[in-house]
Amino acid sequence: MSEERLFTISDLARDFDITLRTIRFYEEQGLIEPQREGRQRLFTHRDRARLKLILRGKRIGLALSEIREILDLYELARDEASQSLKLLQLLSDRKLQLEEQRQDIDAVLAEIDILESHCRQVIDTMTGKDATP
Amino acid sequence: MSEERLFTISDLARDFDITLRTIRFYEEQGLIEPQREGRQRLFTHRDRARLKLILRGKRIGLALSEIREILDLYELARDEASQSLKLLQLLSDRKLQLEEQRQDIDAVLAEIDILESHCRQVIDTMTGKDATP
DNA sequence: ACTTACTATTACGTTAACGTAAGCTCAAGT
DNA sequence: ACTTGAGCTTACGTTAACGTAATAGTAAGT
Repeated sequence: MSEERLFTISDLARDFDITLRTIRFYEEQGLIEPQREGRQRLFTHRDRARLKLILRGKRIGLALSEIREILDLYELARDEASQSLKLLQLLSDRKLQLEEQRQDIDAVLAEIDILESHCRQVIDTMTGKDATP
Repeated sequence: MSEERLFTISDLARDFDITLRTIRFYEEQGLIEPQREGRQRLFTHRDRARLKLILRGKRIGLALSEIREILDLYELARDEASQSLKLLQLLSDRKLQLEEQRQDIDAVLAEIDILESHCRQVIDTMTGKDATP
């Protein structure tokens, strides 16, 4: 059923627009664990998905150490549920943090809007918008 | 009218929960320019506001160099409007970026929700929720 | 006069997240 | 046989954003 197509390191580097070094570094840090065929790395769809999560995490400002925690949590959630309560706590912590970040972003966006309209006003005034019908 | 209350470096450090070193570093980088009384730094409300913006920028994952750009834009917007069109372009760029970031955050929040409900299910099953009325 | 509390400057140290260069392997094409 | 291309390891270099002394001035309290 699952043909399990495999990717080379360059495939992923191209797809996600990152360097080979970055991918190797992530492996070195234990964030991904590609198979080996001889010395060459081979990546599954699962590796690809993890890489995607890693990069998304980076974009919202998480450190690799934090991303590793989260990836571990995914694993944990897959395997057992013995520590699920602890996991829930961690998740809600993370949620709070993210919601704060979103508020920050919203605040910045609002300020940008204000700045923008200021600019427009100034430009309109200077180009004499209401003086030229 | 404006009594222009002044703040010491420790005031701001306490208020924003950062170190003295951090504040001095920001000055060193030209992000703030407190007055001096002798050697001692004295901060106005304006410095305070800038600091607040800096920290907010950091929280949403901007580099100090980018924050400086933005602060400069604020200045620019205050003074002249000659380059306002350029400014508008920069602002809309920044907006796009921020909106992407927000989408990332939303995606992560959604995933967390799913993980959470998975956890709850598992816990319910293990504690035999529907077996004990 | 002495200590305590802030503040300052100078300068080397640190951590994260890769960049970059050197040198080697191995399969494929010409 | 030779070169090109992709991949590998090892290892030193780099940048940002502060941390962490070490040392010193200075005003206020006792």
